[in-house]
Amino acid sequence: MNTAVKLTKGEETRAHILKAALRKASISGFEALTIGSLAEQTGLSKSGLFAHFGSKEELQIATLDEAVRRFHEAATYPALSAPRGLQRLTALFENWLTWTARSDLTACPLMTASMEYDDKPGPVRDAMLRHSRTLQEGMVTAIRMTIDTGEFSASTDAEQIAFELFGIISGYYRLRNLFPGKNASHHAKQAFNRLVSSALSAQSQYRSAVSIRSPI
Amino acid sequence: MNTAVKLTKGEETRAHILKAALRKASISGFEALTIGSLAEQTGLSKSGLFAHFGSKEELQIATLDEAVRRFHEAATYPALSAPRGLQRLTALFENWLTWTARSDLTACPLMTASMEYDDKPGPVRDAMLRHSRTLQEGMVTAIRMTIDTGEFSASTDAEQIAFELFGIISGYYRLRNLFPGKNASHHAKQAFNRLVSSALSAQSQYRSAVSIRSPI
DNA sequence: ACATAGTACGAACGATCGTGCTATTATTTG
DNA sequence: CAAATAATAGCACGATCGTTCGTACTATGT
Repeated sequence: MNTAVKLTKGEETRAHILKAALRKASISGFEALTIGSLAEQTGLSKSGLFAHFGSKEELQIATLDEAVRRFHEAATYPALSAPRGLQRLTALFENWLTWTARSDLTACPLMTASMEYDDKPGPVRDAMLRHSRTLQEGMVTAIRMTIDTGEFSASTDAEQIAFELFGIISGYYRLRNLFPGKNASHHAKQAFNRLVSSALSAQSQYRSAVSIRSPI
Repeated sequence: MNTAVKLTKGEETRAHILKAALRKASISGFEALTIGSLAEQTGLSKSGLFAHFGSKEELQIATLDEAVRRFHEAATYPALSAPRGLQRLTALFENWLTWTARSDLTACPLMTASMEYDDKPGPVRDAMLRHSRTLQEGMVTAIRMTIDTGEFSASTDAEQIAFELFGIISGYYRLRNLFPGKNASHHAKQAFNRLVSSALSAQSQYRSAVSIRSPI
């Protein structure tokens, strides 16, 4: 499983730093990452930690990159083992809802970053935009595949479905963190099912009435 | 129109400060509000500005309160002049999408705050939660009314509709700020229409096929 | 073994943070 | 207009911010 690469000492501590940074960013946001508090938490000196990145911005970008790397590792790639089409799309959706918990995070970092830097120009925003675009395109691709398999009707607007998917997921994280009492994952799955149903082709609708019924 | 209350000098500058604070918070978030930069921008001294609030937290809360006050003024209250039911719900939705532009803001402050304080305890989070709860309840109420009028079917899950509405709106703001090229408002309206359609009662569906067709 | 590069530390920097105090100016009130 | 009160400025504080610099320790390759 682990690609067991021999890590040099520096890479090891860097990874250790990023782990702490990621947890912090997930709670307080990327703009709240400070060299001092991070140094204290990792047992390094400020200058020692600083040397790993060269600037605060680089630290923020590195943390964001690491977050996205983990996201793909935990959500995107595993979904690729599901067959193209609705099954893969469903896996992607489910993994997206649950990967933060498995990674010991409380919020989806890329979504946090999207809000923080939605209107604040700079290198961090550029990095966030790059990742967001990649994710968006991946999503659209997965939806197009579901059209190609004939599961979604040919008239389906992939961009529209992607838009609504992002909405459902951000709604999920909102409800989950603001009102733990309400069943966020239930609402998210309901919404997903409704969204999928509305896009199903005629023959798929028939088949789903017989066997799959509810994708989740 | 204006309730022409005589404002004391202090209240006047306080309002002036909050206006600047709100613009800043809309761009960079509430945690990025600093006494110094805000004082410079408003032409006050640090201590002079500080005296108006007594603490940074109070400034943040006051700014958040002001944001919500404006939101209700620009979106909620006007929607109340539409008749109960689908029309009012639609007005609420549309106003929500457009009020930030009219208020010269780039993002919905309450949503920004929801992300910033989703996991950071303290008085600001408490204030944000209070407002979020109010908004959520108002939304659910408007949906329940649409059930009561018979426009939505009796089996409609109001909480579920509210969940999806929040998702659509946050998806709208995301797309709008990250990818101005994509037609965010079109996607949002499409999603809204689809959501409404799926909840319409049988008789409402018939009527909408005849006259209203598309709520927006 | 020795030279070289990688890694981390400690001290210090100027700037800015939030927050007290005290004085001074504006504004409201009688 | 005078007295009372509100509003603002000035200044200083300790803390923390990101960053630089010189130095020491510690691996690594020869």
